[in-house]
Amino acid sequence: MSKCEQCIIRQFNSLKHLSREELVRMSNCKTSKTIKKGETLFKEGERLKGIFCIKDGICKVSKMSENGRNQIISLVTKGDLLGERSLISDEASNLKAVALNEMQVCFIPKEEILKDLSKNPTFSMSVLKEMAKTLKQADNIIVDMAQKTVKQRLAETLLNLHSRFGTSIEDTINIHLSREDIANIIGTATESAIRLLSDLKKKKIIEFKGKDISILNHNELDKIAQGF
Amino acid sequence: MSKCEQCIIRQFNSLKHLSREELVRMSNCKTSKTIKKGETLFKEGERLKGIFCIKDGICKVSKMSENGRNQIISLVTKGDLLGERSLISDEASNLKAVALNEMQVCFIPKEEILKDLSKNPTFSMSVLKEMAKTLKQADNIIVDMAQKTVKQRLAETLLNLHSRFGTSIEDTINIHLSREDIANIIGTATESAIRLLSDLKKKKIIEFKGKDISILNHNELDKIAQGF
DNA sequence: TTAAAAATATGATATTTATCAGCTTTTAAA
DNA sequence: TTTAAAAGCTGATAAATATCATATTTTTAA
Repeated sequence: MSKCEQCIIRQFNSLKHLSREELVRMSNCKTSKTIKKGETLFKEGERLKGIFCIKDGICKVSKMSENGRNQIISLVTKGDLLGERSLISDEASNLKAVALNEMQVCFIPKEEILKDLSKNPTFSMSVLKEMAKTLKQADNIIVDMAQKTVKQRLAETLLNLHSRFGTSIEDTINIHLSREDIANIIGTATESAIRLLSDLKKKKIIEFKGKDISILNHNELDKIAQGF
Repeated sequence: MSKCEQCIIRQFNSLKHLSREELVRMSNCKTSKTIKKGETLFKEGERLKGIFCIKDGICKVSKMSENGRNQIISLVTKGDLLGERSLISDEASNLKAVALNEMQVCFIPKEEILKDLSKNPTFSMSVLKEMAKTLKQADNIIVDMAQKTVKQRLAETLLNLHSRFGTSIEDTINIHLSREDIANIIGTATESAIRLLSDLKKKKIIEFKGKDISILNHNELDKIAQGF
């Protein structure tokens, strides 16, 4: 099993602030897992016994609304930590996480992380910073959901996906989301998402074949996102 | 000037985890302010030099959307801390805070709080917990905004306002929000909020005279919030 | 390989919500 | 106190979005 001290992934998240000593201890209690596409990392209401450090792959983090619709809150990917919140608040998870492709993750037991949080102020400050950042993003999402049209949100989502998962080759978005997933990100009916995607295609702003989407006209997409 | 060691307000937030010593130090550098109704505590883009501890009064925390509409993200009241996030992330505030009535607040300089955060793990853990809680609420708001109808959101908002600001007398909601404020909480046009409030009044589910709103039929309102 | 299931697509229609206009009531300022 | 401004209200209409129906394509599993 790989060792945390030697793992480069930790450079991308708060774990980079742990000492060599702390990392060695973590290595001894962590477990590595492969999670297949479509598998669930954890469900809503589940009590997590630790946190995940994502070494590879992408998962969608979502929540059911009272209306019985699924809302995707975020996409979590290589380098991210997942599950810190439930651990910190010591409550069952309010979210569900499902792999979008094959994932490599490490699972670090709760006690280990809590120990480090209380002993290492640099680490806890880093986690605080990450949470402050997430909270800021959440504010932005709330405003978008409340005030923007579905068309604006779709355009914005495509731009976001491109900046996170875009490849330089042909401006392709390197993540395979179903139309339903896209609809669940922007908060609309699947049919509406499909229709709007087709519109953008007709107007030569995007191009797609199945789940491979690429952006042809960034400028125009940006204008749409801003409401023009 | 009042002393933090003797202030009961701190029992309601993370400051309760500070030692007597830390509180005395805080007392010496904090300032107390009265903020009048309608005045701004801080604006979007402003760099905060500390955090606010709310002793009395209520303020609305909001954010402008790219569409030029204002979205109220939260209502902050007696006992709450305000501004920790900008302090932690060391960025300009992404939010604006405006007093809804006369407020009594203490302002604690940034350096003081940061010192306590790095020295007192119980305090920083408590701040972490609060942020995890806020993040969970943010998730709920996102799902509501994305998936619920305006009618549902209004019903839910009225129930929330009642549980936070409700009085036992006649089930009155003890906070004076303009129709525009209500619209900006639920994310809709002011006219739509007014229309839906009138509908609820006609159906004897709520009653109001100006800004004094009371709930006549909790059950029914709850059903509406859930989409029936 | 083929049949069934799931995902994608599109049209027709209903529902929700925003916008605009004009009116009345309330609030605040001279 | 008077009067201008702001807030609240309502109707008419337009625009956005959801829903339902159905067809086609793609994927999956036997």
